Amino acid sequence: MNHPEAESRAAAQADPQAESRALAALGALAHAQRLRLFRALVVAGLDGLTPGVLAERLEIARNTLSFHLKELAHAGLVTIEQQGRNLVYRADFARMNELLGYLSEHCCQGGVCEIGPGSCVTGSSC
Amino acid sequence: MNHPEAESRAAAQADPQAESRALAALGALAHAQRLRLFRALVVAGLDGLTPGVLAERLEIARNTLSFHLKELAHAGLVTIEQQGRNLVYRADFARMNELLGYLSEHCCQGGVCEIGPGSCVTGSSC
DNA sequence: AAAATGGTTCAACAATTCTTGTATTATTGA
DNA sequence: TCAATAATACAAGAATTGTTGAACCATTTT
Repeated sequence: MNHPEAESRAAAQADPQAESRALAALGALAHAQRLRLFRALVVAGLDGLTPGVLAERLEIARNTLSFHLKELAHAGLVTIEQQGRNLVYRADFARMNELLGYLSEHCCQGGVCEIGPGSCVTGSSC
Repeated sequence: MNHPEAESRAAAQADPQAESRALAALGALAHAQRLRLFRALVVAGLDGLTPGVLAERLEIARNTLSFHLKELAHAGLVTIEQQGRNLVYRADFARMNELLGYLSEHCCQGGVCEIGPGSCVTGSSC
């Protein structure tokens, strides 16, 4: 119990819902418009963006945009805050990092390190 | 040009097909059976696994399995080698790392670092 | 060569996801 | 209160994706 990194990894792996959260996030990002949407929100950072701005910038119909934002929100990848009559959407970086952590674990397990140094993006256990 | 990391990042970003490859990989992994399939191949490492073994272990019908393996192969996430009358499927770690790199970039851009240290899995530019 | 094994392909159907038009809710400002 | 703005909700059709049974091809064994 004296290795915090390994501990948090084990915890992540023990979480029985980690897989379904990863699946939801993967599914949410596996769509061209949603991936761009999410990227726009990541670039916007803590300021976030309103649906109106997003619809204009990405040239997506408002109801279609609303549908896709809901998908991202349902997957936990974005948060919503109401400001007057506007909604502000923001990327949820913690959830995104959880996804990266999940994928990294499964990337590094059992073989990638035999292929070559630096082949794993995290470099953590390689 | 004296910073190889930044260089490889810029190259990755300049690649006009990076997004479509990322989308294909995300779509391939955004399915419970395929994600488990891929995980099994990652754990199997360089030895790989045959469809027969995978079908038995994961309890998937052979034709269904074949369909999903084809999806993974089409996304570039697995490779196929023929050995006698068996096929050996292996996870393509390079492609998986490319996906992680793509996602990491978009995770770290423009704001995540303001949230807190260590919030980004790669820790690279944070 | 015939039978067995390992695996894929195809077609048809089922299920899910995406889009679009229309209607609705909530907030702001005159 | 009335009109305008911001955004979502719903329903129906279109499109895509997933599953299954049956047929097929290649390799090995007898």
